[in-house]
Amino acid sequence: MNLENTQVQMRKGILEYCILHIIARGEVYASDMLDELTAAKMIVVEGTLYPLLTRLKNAGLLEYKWVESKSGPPRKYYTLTGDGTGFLNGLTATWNELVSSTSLITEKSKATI
Amino acid sequence: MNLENTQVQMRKGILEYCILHIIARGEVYASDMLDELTAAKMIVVEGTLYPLLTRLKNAGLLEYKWVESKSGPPRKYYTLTGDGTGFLNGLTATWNELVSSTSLITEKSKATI
DNA sequence: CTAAAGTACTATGTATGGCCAAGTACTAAT
DNA sequence: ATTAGTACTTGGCCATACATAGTACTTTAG
Repeated sequence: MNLENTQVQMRKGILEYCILHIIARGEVYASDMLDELTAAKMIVVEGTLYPLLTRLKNAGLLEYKWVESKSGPPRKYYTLTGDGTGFLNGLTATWNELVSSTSLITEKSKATI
Repeated sequence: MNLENTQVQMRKGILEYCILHIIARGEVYASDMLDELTAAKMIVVEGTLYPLLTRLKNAGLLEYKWVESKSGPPRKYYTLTGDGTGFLNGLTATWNELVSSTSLITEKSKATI
């Protein structure tokens, strides 16, 4: 039980939510997402992102098309499916509730201390 | 990959953070925490809370003392150790970063859509 | 005085997802 | 042809939330 480990646990599920959001904005491929996540200081490594995209695709939330690149191998450009949009809405509600519940508890701490 | 499952994943680690916060406010025992979490709409069941408390205690973040009860068996009243306070500070920083990173991504979505 | 109900805590097993690490495949430059 | 770089894949590890069943003690009911 070290801090690092709990930090990892905290990210579970949240990453999925962020990635769906990014894809909802328009067609992107993996490196685009990595750049975006890094810019927001949410560090993600390849070995985390790619399996996640595959899971989401297999679940029918995403679809992709191959697009040739001028500098390297072809890329998978992802878009949300109808199911994906619905799922994202559900996650948004959950996330907002979670944040509000947490701040309810932590803010109360501030007031009491 | 259903919504419910992702909701569970989202809570991972956050629960630990909330519980440390509650204990930081003063001596409490398990049922107090359950009431508090339920009031904040963060539903937790016994089977989740008790093992978590045991983990935190074994990690040296919590300590407890037995207190006799007028209505039932004695209770474990928990308090934070010095390590626990440090850990909570670390988690607070992580959580705030995570929330800010996430809103950075989701707010951007709103602006673009 | 025994039996039932209630409260507080314990123990075990399962499933999921983030991460690490190594690996594949294709393109472009030297 | 060989090297470097980009894009994606795969298998295994570990920690945690949860379900479920069980232990121990106290109070109340018959």
